[in-house]
Amino acid sequence: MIEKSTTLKDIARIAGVSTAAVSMALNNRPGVGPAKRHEIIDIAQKNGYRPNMAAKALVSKHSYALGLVINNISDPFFTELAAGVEKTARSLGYHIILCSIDGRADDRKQYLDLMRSRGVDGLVISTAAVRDPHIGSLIAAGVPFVCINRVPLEAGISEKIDTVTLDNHAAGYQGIAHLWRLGHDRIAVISGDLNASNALATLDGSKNAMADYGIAATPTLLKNGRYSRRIAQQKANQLMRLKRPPSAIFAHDDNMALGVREALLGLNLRIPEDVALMGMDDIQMGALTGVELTTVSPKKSEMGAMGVRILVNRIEAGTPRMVERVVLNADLIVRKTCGYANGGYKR
Amino acid sequence: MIEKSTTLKDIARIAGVSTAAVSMALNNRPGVGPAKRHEIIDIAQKNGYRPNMAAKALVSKHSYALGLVINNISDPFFTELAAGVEKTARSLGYHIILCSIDGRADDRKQYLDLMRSRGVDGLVISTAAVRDPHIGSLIAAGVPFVCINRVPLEAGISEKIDTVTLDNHAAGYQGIAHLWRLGHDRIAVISGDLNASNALATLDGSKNAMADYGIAATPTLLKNGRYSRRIAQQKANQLMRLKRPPSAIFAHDDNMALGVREALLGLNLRIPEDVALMGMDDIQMGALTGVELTTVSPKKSEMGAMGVRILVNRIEAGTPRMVERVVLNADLIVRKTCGYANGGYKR
DNA sequence: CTGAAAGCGCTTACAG
DNA sequence: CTGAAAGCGCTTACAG
Repeated sequence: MIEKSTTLKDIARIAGVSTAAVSMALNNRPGVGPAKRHEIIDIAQKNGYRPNMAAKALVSKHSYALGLVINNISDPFFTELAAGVEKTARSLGYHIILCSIDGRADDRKQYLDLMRSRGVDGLVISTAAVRDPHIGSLIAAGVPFVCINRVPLEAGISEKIDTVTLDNHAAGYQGIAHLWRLGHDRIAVISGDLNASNALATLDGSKNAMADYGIAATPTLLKNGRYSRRIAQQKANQLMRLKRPPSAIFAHDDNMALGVREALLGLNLRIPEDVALMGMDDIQMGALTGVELTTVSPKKSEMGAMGVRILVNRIEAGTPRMVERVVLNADLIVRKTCGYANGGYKR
Repeated sequence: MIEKSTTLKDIARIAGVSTAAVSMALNNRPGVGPAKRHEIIDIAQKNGYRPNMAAKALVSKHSYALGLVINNISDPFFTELAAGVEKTARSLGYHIILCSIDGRADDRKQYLDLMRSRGVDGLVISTAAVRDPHIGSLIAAGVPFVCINRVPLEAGISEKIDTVTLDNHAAGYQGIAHLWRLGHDRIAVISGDLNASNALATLDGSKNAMADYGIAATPTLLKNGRYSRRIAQQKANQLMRLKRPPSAIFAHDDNMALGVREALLGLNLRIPEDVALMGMDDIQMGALTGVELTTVSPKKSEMGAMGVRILVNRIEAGTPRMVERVVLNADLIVRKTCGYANGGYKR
């Protein structure tokens, strides 16, 4: 591609065999004797032969490239996910083509189109909306893909696709449980973008826990932070201005929790003494001394890895297979923003 | 690639013209009349035609893909750089193929090889070592590439390649200057990986500043942190155990500064009252309330963007052009870890 | 086990 | 301005 390199034909000429023989020898396919095979491989190596992937892709309909659709590469959550994706893809012989869509819906479409024509073998999609027409068109087009973290929820669509998700319901439940056991009865929840299935499930889980523990889930204490740090910060300010402010805030991702933290500190409130704070995702920032955010930690890298494995399986299987739906659990990471260290569980 | 899609030939048949005409019409090349051109484009659109990129790449020797070689996608510094790269590449019609090498040298080689055979049109390399044989082989092979952030320093190599770097020397100088003006005379420096040109230049800058300001640069106060948070933390612990510990520490990246911070806080030392702390890079984590790391902020995203622009220029120019060497400056971001707020500059 | 041939989907000279 | 043909570098049946 880049240089006028030695081709299959060159190797064939040097070795005095047909290009077919070279192709077979180099691809470990039967059809050549071991002696010739060895000789051919040797010659190829000596001449620095590298197959032209474009030609290979053209004839094999197989590019060994996967598209990774993420929101924003600067987002630490997606970043860890991408690390798992890339590492696993590499180990399976695939390359990753990066597609940040930065939340622009039109870009999303463009990207999916582009990726199709670019000839990736499949897509790892981490940005599916609850109702996502693009997913439908992907199915219609027969593009192999896997949705990770966020999945479409429409009937007729959702059953057909491979997914790897977190048990967000449990995570949302766990957060409330931890807070309740610490003695909190007035808990505010800041949810994520409700177009995302994970936000919905997490909210559900939190509400269920509140119901189970008899915690009032009044609308004034339920805010939509849309996974934005800035918005979460605003919501936290609103919450603390209430006549009866919450004694604890559960933000449904760490990024929002950090926004809440800024609000609280800006109000000269102590965490956790005045207000307990709980996040979700376990991003690196939360672990810094002085931040020490208590959070629910999903297996981000594993989610990416698993997604790639499932996708590659599907690509290489050829034949129809059962839909795979993996759900990964999440662990509670107790640090300092909920006050567990100050006396442990009260109930 | 993924689906049996409509091809150029199909469009030609439907439109009743030759494939050449279709190709010309669709690629905005002269050779077809405006009426026919319009008709062809229309038919292509109606039939959801998407060019097969593999075929296109095979014949045009042009894949419109760029390889981005980074160390580790989880590293916030590289992440912001990647954001600039990806965005600019997209705007110029190129895709990014991701290559994390995780510091493994053999992987680095493998990746460069892989990328070549994958047929990327060029490489954005952010991981070049000061002496880097792979860079030499890239030049020999005629692969277009640009080195950003880190560049090889060998004579006979370094003059030949396009680079986008930060003015690390100035950045290293600025950090010391800020500390000196705040009244510090005993300043420790924790440098980065000395196989990286940026670490070398930064260290140089700091040493020059120390010489200019008459600050003793005793070996005991010069530590090599190798851009590792953990190592920086250890070094900071060693520094503070000195009979005459430093009154300020300048870590040559924020990641290391955060390690130093952990060490200092672990020793129950106050920042900046007991020890001033200065970083470099301006990663997101440093901006959190309670961290508020004073730092030198390079134009990370711009560096990525500029790198892509230069690379694409070179790829598309065809003819030999002058080597481009862009140097971006960095700004001092005064936050709270150096104590400027407590009285401003002393001198 | 091996070779000659066709073809993947496109673009590019080259004739008309 | 337009069409027929060759060719990019590979793989895959298909004969020998």
